[in-house]
Amino acid sequence: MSDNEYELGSAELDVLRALWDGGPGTVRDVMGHLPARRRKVAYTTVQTLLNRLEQKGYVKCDKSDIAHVFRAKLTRERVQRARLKSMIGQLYDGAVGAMALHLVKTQKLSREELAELQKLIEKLDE
Amino acid sequence: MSDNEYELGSAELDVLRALWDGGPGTVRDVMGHLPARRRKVAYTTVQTLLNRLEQKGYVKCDKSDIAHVFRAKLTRERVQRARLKSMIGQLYDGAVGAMALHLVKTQKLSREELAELQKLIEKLDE
DNA sequence: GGATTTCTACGACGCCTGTAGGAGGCTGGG
DNA sequence: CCCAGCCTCCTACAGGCGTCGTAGAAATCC
Repeated sequence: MSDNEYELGSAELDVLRALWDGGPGTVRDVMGHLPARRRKVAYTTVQTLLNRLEQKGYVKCDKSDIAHVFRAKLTRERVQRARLKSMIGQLYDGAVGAMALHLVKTQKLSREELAELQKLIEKLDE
Repeated sequence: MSDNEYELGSAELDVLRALWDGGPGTVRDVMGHLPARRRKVAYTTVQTLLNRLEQKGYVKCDKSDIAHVFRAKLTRERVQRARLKSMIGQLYDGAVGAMALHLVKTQKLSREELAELQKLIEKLDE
């Protein structure tokens, strides 16, 4: 069940992010919200990506206006969860704890982030 | 450095994992150490994957024997780190803390894992 | 020593993905 | 009324990846 992989290429993911960040919008809107670091791509490229995402069922498209309006169906949350899970399986032998430790150990967290994490753990610990 | 993406397909990653788990070995050895849940693949498929990994510089191949012996050059650690980082950038807007929180919140950790995490955080907090 | 197994080398194929070009339709400004 | 823009649709293409098949050499087994 829900070994659902949410297969997304990196360009597709960027487009989804544009929808998450900028809200529903037309092809042009989305193009405007693409991550800044991304190489400029053609209008039709974005269009193709949006259409493919629609075919996969990850975005919904309202065609009532001339310029179609796309909206993300798949939430960031879901992708995050799926990716985490898949990564845990692939790189940590399914050991969530190992990943958490590794994350905290190797990527630098600020003092505030650490504190917040700690608070969360305490809360979970009852 | 190490904006390096370590591009690996999922089959390639499985092969790498076999090398990590089973140590250096021949094509046949690797085939025997592939993750159990993976669909059976042909001998030559594994061979191809190993060769491609070698071309990418991720494994080293000792050809002095008839049956070549492959060994991972890229460590699990490095891949883990790179993937974490890339995921933080792509799905959490670069916010490590958000990812850590999310991880602890959505994937279930055992009491022991939580305790260990907590210990780590305390240690880091000085 | 011929048959069988085991390797490597090489080529192939189909699918997915990133990227884009061109054709053709509606629209608003002169 | 015609042109410049903007939009969608369709098509294409190259590179990566997963998956093998076959050919030919080397070792192994009666």
